Amino acid sequence: MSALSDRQETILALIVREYNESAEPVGSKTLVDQYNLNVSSATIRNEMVILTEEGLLGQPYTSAGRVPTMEGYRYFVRKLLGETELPTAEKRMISHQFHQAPAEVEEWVRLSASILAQHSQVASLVTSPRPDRAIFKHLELIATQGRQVLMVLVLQGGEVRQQMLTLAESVQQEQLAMIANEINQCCSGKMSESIESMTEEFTDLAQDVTRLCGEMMARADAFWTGEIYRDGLTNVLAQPEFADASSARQALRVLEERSLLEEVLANVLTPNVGGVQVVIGGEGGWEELKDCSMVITRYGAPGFATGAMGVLGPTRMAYGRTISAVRYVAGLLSDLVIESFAG
Amino acid sequence: MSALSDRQETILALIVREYNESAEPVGSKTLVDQYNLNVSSATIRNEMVILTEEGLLGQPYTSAGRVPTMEGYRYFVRKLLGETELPTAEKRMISHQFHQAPAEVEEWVRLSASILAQHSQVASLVTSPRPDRAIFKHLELIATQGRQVLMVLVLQGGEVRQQMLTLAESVQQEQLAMIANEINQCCSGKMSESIESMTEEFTDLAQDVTRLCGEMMARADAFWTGEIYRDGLTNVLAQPEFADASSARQALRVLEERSLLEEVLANVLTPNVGGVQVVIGGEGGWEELKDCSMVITRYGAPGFATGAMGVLGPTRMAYGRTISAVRYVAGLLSDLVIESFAG
DNA sequence: TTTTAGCACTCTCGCAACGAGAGTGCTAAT
DNA sequence: ATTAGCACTCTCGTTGCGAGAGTGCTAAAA
Repeated sequence: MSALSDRQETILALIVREYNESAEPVGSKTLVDQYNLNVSSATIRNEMVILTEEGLLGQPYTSAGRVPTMEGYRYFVRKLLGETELPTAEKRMISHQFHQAPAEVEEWVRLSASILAQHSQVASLVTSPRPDRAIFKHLELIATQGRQVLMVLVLQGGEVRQQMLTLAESVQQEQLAMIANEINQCCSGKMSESIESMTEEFTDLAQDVTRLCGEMMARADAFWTGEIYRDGLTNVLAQPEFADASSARQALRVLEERSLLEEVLANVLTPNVGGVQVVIGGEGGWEELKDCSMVITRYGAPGFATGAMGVLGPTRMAYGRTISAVRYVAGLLSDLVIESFAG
Repeated sequence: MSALSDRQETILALIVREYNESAEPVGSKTLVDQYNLNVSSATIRNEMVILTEEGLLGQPYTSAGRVPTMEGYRYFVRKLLGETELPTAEKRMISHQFHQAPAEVEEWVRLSASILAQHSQVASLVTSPRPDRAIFKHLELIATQGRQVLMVLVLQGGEVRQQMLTLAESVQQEQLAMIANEINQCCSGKMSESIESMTEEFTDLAQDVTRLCGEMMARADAFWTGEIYRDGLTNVLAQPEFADASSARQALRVLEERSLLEEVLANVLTPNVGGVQVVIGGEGGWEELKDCSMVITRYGAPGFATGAMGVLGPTRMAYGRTISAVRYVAGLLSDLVIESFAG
């Protein structure tokens, strides 16, 4: 691909901009009328031919207006989209919403999804932060009726796991407290393997409980049961490209099916470059996302707990606004997560 | 409304059945061809006129086939729909899925939504069980770095609430344990008011912590932050009545907007009759649900914790199958909830 | 060499006309 | 009470056509 002239880049940028607003193929005349370029429509047309040959523009049919292709969008996002910042007023509003929410991580995550959907006008998704490695912090054993015992395991970072446990015989609360205390002494700060290799040091009940702890932590490492919060699904239905149900289904299916979504997120976010990533038109062989784009990023406290957040919408998306919104919200949520893990 | 003859009821039932399968207006000839009635199409037509005058059938336009009206569906569901049971094979499959899931309430709830969506082929929703009244069970104070303390409050039924607490000065874990112990002695089994009226009995830090407990429990009573799990949203998009995006949006908006959904559920389920309720065509002034029906029910342990579950789909829905599916899943989930609250 | 005016050409979209088909309602005969 | 017969109504898919938008090309102008 040969280099584009300044004017060609300007035209590409303007077409992207105009198409984003009108959702209709944009013609040469519209362009010179709308933005007062001091050239004629014929000149624009000549440039358009070049851009079309380069594969950056396309047309729905012969002699209709031009539409950016996936490659066109990529060029636009990579080279032409300057670093945009969210307006201060908007930032303040978001930050305000955050700080008057209850001080609970899950609540913040849910709120993030809502805010993203609201400000980007597309569908948003935010996963709960997933601890990189479960670290033992505290164990509590609570007697209930009969031989049932409620086991509450608190992990580093405040995540809580609980499990019911049925004993062979009834045990008093005091004795349970002693056992828990003993285990707490030894296991604090440890990870699943070191706990599992430690069971022999205990006797009887304590041994069982410790093994169970290890298993719970191992499971926390392997299977992540955190929630995925979605919001703004109806936003994407409002977009004209999803007017017919079948294309809308494809997009919503990805958002709905947990396994599919996790796969996409994992694949995109494994090359652990920081910052916001833009995936245009389902790059990388995601057939379902053919005319969708994603703007996603990691957030959280690297090394402790991280999650993914982002939006999914039509390829025709306001990338500037959206990228800065995702970046800003990710920053805020990261701060809150770091606080609650470090504090 | 005068009483319907047996044959009229049969015809209504057949039209409902046929329309549910074909999604197209059903004519008199189709009816006699499909099901071998030993009368002519003219006779059917005469009966259809009656049913139309009674408001049970409608026609999209003059001289098209007949379609059940909302009233027609109501009549069908109330009087003509016998008690149907889920096939044993299906029951066994569902029960199997349940019992191999991890033993955690939230996981079961999520699974219920998934199963409902799968078996009813419409959108499902299940709320987490909400404790009728928060009852104190156990408090734990855990020292972390600096002056931060993690407060973990366990409520009757195993629900866990946590909050960070910043102290005026650093306190040792042993002392925290003593304070927690003291509070546990006094507060066990109490509700929020009695705990709040009890703060004077303590001194210093214990007083603060107790007050905070009371507040957390009061908040648990008033604002319910439990999750609402949804599934099968794409199922409803597959239905022809939601082929155009605007009608699909209306339906999905109700499912998406938490406040709206809670309002609907509350209104429908307040007349605390047991069993599965069927709301056809948004009865009761829900304009958004004009051509939707809901099949919903309460589940859980009445007096301890209950939640709502059900499905939302087009008015043209397989009520028989759906009702029995909802009833069966609600029963299973109730058992599990009761177990975890009673045990 | 670059830009522009002019023009023929192409393709969509909306509209009207039309015939086939499905289904009804009515009437008269069974 | 039921049914055959028939005229009538309405939708839906097709076809044809003109308006409109936009392009690509060519030849002239800068």
